[in-house]
Amino acid sequence: MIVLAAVEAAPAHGYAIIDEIRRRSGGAFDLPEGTVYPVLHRLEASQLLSSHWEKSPIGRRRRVYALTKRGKASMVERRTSWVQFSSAVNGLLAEPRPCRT
Amino acid sequence: MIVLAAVEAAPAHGYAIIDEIRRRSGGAFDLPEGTVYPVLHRLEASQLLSSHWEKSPIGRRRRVYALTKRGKASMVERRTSWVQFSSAVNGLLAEPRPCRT
DNA sequence: TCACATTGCCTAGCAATGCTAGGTATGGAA
DNA sequence: TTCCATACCTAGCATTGCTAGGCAATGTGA
Repeated sequence: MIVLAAVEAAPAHGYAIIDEIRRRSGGAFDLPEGTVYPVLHRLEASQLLSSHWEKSPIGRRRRVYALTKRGKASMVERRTSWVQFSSAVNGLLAEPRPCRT
Repeated sequence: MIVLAAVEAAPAHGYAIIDEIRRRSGGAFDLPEGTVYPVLHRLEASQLLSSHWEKSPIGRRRRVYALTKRGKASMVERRTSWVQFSSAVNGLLAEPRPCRT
């Protein structure tokens, strides 16, 4: 979901995605390449992302990923799931009262 | 963390923990035994939980778990981590603006 | 009485996944 | 020419959630 979210605003390539995630999370998520690249491949295999090769302004090859229609739909679901999930966790964390109303 | 949180208020045995988690999360987390029992064993091995055998009022044997001192300390850390984590995720999800302030 | 549900515990083993630790290649700077 | 930064990749380990079983004791209904 995090990777999808990073690509959501604008298509990007792996390295830029890692930077974007780090930036947007205020440094909280500093994902290594060994995490992100396999995720990108899995998301493409699931047809949530599509990719094509580009040349950077200097001439380096880049694989640029974009959300597919299914990817956008998936993000809608995932946002909902995340809200439910985090609410549930907050509920669990916010109830440490053995006695005394 | 969820399991620790369920034991935090009062010591409990596996089955009760599962119920408590389901109840507190409003049904969002309905963890199967195959998830919870191994977790309890791992948490005890990490000395975050301690356990002892009890007899239920009817006479069935139960393993009752309680938070250790380290377990309580761990919960303090985990709450903090969770707040940071969920804030970071919210930050990531809340920024799908390519253009236009 | 005999079957079944319920409570209560356990584990083997699969599948998924995060990450470490390596590798390749190119362009620019020292 | 040597090194750093950019940019991609993967093998394989360790962890973990869960399915799918099993065991034992106690009700409960037919």
